[in-house]
Amino acid sequence: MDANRFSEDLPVITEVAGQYNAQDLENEVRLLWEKAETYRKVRELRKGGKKFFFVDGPPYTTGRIHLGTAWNKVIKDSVLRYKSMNCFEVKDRAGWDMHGLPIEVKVEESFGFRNKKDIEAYGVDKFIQRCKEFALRQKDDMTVQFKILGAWLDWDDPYMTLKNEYLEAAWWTLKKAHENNLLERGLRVVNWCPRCQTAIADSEVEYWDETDYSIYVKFPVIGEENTYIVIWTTTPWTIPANMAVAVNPTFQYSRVRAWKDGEADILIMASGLVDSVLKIGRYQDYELLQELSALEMQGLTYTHPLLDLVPRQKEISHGVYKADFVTAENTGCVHIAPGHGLEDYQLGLDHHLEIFCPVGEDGRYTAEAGEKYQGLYVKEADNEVISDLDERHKLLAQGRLTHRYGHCWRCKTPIIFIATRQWFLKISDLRDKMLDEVSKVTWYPEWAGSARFSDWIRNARDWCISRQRYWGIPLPIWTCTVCGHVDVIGTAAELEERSGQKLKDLHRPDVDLVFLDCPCGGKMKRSPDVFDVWFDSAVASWATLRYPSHEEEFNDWWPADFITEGHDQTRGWFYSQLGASMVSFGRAPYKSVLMHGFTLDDQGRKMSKSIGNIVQPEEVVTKFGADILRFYVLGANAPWEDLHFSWDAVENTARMLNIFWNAYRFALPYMVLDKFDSKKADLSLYQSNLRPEDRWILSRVNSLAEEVTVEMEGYQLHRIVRSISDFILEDLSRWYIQLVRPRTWIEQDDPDKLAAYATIYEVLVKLCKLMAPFTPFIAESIYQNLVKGLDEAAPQSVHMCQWPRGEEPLIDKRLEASMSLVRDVSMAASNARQKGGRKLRWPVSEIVIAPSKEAVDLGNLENVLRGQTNSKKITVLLPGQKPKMDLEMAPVHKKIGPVFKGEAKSVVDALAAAAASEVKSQLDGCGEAVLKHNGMEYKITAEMVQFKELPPENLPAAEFSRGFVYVDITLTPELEAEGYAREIIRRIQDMRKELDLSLQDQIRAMVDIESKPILDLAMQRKEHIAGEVRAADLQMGMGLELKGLLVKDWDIEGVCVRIGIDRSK
RNA sequence: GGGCCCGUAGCUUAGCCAGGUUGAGCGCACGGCUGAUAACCGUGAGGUCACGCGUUCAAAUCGCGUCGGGCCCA
Repeated sequence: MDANRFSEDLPVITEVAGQYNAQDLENEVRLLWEKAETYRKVRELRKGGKKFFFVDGPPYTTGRIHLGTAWNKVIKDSVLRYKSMNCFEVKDRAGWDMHGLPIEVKVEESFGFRNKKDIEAYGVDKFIQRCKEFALRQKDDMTVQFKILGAWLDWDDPYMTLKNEYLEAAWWTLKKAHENNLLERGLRVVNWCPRCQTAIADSEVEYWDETDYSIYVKFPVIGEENTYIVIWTTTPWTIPANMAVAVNPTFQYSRVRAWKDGEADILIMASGLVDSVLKIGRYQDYELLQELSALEMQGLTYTHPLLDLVPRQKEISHGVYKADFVTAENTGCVHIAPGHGLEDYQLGLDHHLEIFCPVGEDGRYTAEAGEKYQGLYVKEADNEVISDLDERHKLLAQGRLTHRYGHCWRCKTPIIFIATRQWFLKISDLRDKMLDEVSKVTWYPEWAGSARFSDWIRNARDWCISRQRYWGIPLPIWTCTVCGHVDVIGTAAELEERSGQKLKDLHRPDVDLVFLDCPCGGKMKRSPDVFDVWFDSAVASWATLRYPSHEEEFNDWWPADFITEGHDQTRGWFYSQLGASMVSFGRAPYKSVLMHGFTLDDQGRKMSKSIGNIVQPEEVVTKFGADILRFYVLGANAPWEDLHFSWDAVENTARMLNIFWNAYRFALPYMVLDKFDSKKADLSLYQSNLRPEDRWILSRVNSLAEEVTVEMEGYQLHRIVRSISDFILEDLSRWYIQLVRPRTWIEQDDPDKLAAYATIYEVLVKLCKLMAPFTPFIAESIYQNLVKGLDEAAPQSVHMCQWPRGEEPLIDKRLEASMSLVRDVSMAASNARQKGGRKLRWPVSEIVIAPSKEAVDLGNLENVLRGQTNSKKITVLLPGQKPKMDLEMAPVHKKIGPVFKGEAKSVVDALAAAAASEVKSQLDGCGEAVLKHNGMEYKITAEMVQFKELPPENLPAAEFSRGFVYVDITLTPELEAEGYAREIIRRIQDMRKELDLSLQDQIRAMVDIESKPILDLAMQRKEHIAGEVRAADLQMGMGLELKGLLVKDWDIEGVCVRIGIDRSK
């Protein structure tokens, strides 16, 4: 980096080559960080500082990060870098979620397995080994991808859910739940995947349309001949498990006699649905026998329609119950099978019905379903059940129906509901306490907690934590085979102590072979289940601290200061962590949560393979660079809103950072020439040489620091990006650099120039510190050159610097306001120039500022304004004053006609000939004016003439925020001379550039001007031209014979000017 | 069907919590600048602030409803 450094006493900064090339720059910085072990040193530097405990929500090890995970890590990294610069010791272990069905299914697929039997046959130990290898490999792949983004987390020592220490954290937590009486084994209806043969979480159910049967069934009412309650269902296979019928307490029901083909049935159903049901059942006619209230309905009992096939049904009495969930659809009577439905189950519990579930874990009927059905797979039993009902004249109608049906999200098998014995955490007991805890957490945005999350918790159900699978944390629950006593083991050590067996790996199947002694003398066997994978990450906040084995760390750090994840984690990680923490510690495991959005495509649609609109983060990095991706995702919108990814917007971000780069690059060549060193960089030496614009940009950068700090404290990341971008574009690039440019051309060590350098230096250094958390690469690169280049003793990395707060004494809001006024006026002036057709290169004699109401105070920025508007004089009028206007006068015929009659025409002519200003002053004076025309005199009054004020031709105007700006574009020979001189200078500079001359190269130049008057004008400024273009020798004339390295013809204001230049020896 | 969020120029968005003339960038058209130059600046065209109703002297902003999108749930 410092190859061409000057070998003077003090080190100086280096010129950087060419354009902003993010790829090269980032590669260099990555290399630097690696070689210098920067990450480790930064973290070490803050040891002992105030603690900031961040917990990484562990991504699932899918092998590929996507835009959403990239955004997520960029937010995390930015926050951590910011906190670190603010001297916090941050806890930043990366995390990986590595267990669970997704990986099992992938491994199963790779071997072509179809069900659990295949796994058992292959060997559970080997299968688990494959899953582990798979997860570890995916983790490594993803780590590389995250590192490219510049995410500084602890990648060398991440927490992994498959490690023994992590398994122990889950075990310990369950033990706490057990101690707190919150662990329960119970029969519950769960979503069940018959292929994976496990319970699956609600969140693991994927819905799409499926065509099923739609059948109407007649349940025979006891004690009434040929009378039936009519129910409807889309799952005929659940009929064998029917235990009851539900009716809505607010509905009216009807008993009707209905005829079909000469035979009559008596049917009972909701009154409003009789017509449609009978039509579907192809009944030809009916009569109403009786209206029944819901209460009367509840008096009915019925026999099961397949009594002869399902023997158990003979022992069960079937009744009618009220339930609010019954809707006025189909028949208004709902088939209840407590073993096969959530609401059914609840209703069954309420009325002490048996939870009858004659379906096994493999989705096949058990012996309880009767001989006929035993062994039949339920989704294939629908036909059988229907024809059995039909044979028994219990089928009223059958049809097909397309509706949303749930599927296992991994293997896509349609799920079924069955009642199984599972382990539960009694979360519903904790609802109120959870709500209380949620209100203590600081949420960004506020409604993420108060509305969204609280709402979710109010509906919290008990958490089914057991899964009948392999690749997961084994449930540490041992049950006595003799007395049923239950013990929960909290650690590996405890297990060893109790069993005498030491396990190298706590996963299945080894742990399955550990038996404990029960106090009753019996053998205790482990429950064969593993944890729901959501439970894994739920314990992350203490597992990441290696609790329970490292208690001290836990005491020092827990609970987390900050977590951030997408809004889907409301029901996910925000919730699971809270649940696990409540059962074990009785409080929330985090103090503040930033909820961020999802990444959608530019039309706001989900990114999906089928639409083909997926954008990979690495694609953006390759095309633009990590800093650009980072700055884009941080600034695209508010963090909690969904990000509509737009390539255009990314390109825009790239342009902005390119301008930043150019701004940085701008002063370097001059500084290098002038051997800018640490002494010259010391701003305090130039206090008396600072120009107002220097003080202004210093004030601005300090205001910016203050803004960014305030916004960062509230995680208003998008506003930070906006503030920084605005500063770079508006203040630094478009304004300050334009102002400072002439000063960099001053030769020798002029304090005015050095003050400008020191100012730019100060601003850039502060700015790159402010950007370091967000665009860490470019910030580091600039820092290395500007700061490390001058001062070996400076911190090794920008990320080791202290966060720059706005320095109060340097902030001058009045100056900032004045400058913004000057910019405003300057913009209006260039607008007016454009109207008057006067290019900026041509000086103007005067600019007049005419405020409408409030007086305008330029402070001490008049020079700035004069320079930027290229004018000789600035005049500020009092409010309401205007420069002298051209008056235009128009006759009011309606008033002149009646008074002057036949002479009216002459009066109008007289007006046209008169000077408007003269007429006006007469009217203003005495209310009358005398017009003399063709020897006649006319006396007119004010109402006979209308005046309009117009800016004179040479004084075009434009509006600015507080009034009007006028530009006097009248040319004088002096102004013209200057204009032509600048035209010529510009051309010669252009040619120097074309020859790729360096700044200090001297030239010889010849200028041949074909017009004598213009040549004369230019000659007046010959010395000036020569100086500006560094010409040791300048010839100007007519008919010169041009020679040199480069000769060009130019057209300046329609005049041919030929220029030849040559390098001077 | 329910909860939460979002809907502002052709595109991406700021402003909304705390009501007072909708502000930018991209793109388009025209002009300008020129030793940061494969950059930059100005001007112009382009808006029923999704729609409807209400509160208010005043609504993009507050309330209610409708439509569309997202996440979550049923």
